Amino acid sequence: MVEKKQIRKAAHRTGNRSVRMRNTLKILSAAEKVFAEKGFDGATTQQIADIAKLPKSNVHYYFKTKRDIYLALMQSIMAPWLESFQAISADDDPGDALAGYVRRKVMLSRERPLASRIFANEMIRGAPVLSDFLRNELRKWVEEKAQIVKQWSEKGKMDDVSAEHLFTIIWAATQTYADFEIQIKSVLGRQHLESEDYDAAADLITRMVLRGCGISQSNSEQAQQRPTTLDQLVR
Amino acid sequence: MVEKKQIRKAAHRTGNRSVRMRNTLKILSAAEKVFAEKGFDGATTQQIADIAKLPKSNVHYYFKTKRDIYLALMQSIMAPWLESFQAISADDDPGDALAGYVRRKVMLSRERPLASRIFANEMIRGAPVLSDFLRNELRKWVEEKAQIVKQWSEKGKMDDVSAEHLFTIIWAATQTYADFEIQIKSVLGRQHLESEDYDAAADLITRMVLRGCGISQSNSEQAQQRPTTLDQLVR
DNA sequence: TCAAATTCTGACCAACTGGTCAACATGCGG
DNA sequence: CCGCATGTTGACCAGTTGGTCAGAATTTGA
Repeated sequence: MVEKKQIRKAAHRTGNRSVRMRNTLKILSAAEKVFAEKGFDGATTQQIADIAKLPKSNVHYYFKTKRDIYLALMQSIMAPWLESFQAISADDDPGDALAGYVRRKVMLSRERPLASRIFANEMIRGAPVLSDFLRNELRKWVEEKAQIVKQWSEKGKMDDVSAEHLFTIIWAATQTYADFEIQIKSVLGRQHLESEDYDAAADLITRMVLRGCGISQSNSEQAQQRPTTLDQLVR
Repeated sequence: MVEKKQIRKAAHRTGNRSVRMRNTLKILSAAEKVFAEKGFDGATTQQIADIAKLPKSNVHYYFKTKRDIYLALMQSIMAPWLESFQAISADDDPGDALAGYVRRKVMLSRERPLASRIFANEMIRGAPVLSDFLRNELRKWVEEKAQIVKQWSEKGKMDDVSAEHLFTIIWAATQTYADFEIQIKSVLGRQHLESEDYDAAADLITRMVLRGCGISQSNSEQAQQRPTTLDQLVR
């Protein structure tokens, strides 16, 4: 039955993608830009509608309120964040695990800078929407990782550092390449940040993290490429 | 003559502080809170007026436009920033210089978190107001420090690291304790961040920076206390 | 004391805000 | 072809926005 329903729904689609889906993505993609630059209070539904190339009333047909757009967007933003969470298990080599995590976070800053900025705005505002996430999921995750760090340090694989502060610093150092991109471009004297810049960032952060934790330099180093923006999902 | 003018001006004051000065500070103090939480576009002059406990039209008597408030505020914010800039000369011991700089930046995040958040908002927006500052003063400062770092590394006092990325990471790691305070409080399971938290942060960041630069741990460690908010200037 | 400068403020304005709604268009299955 | 669900939209609304202004209150120096 569920299958039948899905088939019928599929029939409604144009080019294998329903109008609803396409417009929803258009709106979220536009909202991503506006919320990232203006923050929640500064963003206007009119501007979102303009960028999405839809009448404002059409935007309100898909999302009742501005807050609903923001909530939906926040969900789509947190998904990759939570993904990058998984990694780092007790069996891993701490050097490899941390180096990989740093590199993944830097690449996420490169691929989805707008998402990072919206998250930053949400934190600066005092996390009115994400406070539950912070107190539950995030805190639980850090507690788990703190235990792993403890195990690693007990085995003499690394120093006994505060996992809470360690990850705080890793997040700050990696996300700054999205949030403060303009400052970094100015300081580097560049018009755009290139692959080499992100690699240099990941390398230095990794070095600081590993040495700061008393871990001898890891040997596995490799860059990835996987661009994904909401824009590309809209086509 | 200049002296005479100053004396006459002083006579205008009430309690050794002119009405103009006092109200200007009241407005800037209120604006600091609103701009920090809402960003430039989200902030309203009405809310600033309410917090300052002045009629909106009185606010506009001192500052013609919202942008003027923002500009004046930005100037008062950048002053301590530029102060903490000085330090770090070629004669210094790199370990002491960097450790001191990190500690000063962390304390600044503690003492003026709102200022840090406004700066962060400005960067996220693409620095419409501070782009000149970034391209000129900031870049020049980093170039100078890059030369110092070079000298240090040539003398074998530290590794040859990119000063641009190094300071980018230091800024990110230290300012995150102001900008992302709520995230850090959630992760640490605290209601408020205490002295010990900022000390732990400064210690870990310092350790990561020094070891990341190949500098043996410094010996001079000391905490400071010097709270300064716009609020206190208003009385 | 008094005229001038400064400070204060309610009333007001055009533009815009988030959001509603009724009428209309479209595309589908049958 | 019809009837219905889905999608579209301009007109509209009350409240808010940044900002102006005329006139009143006050503080000033002499």
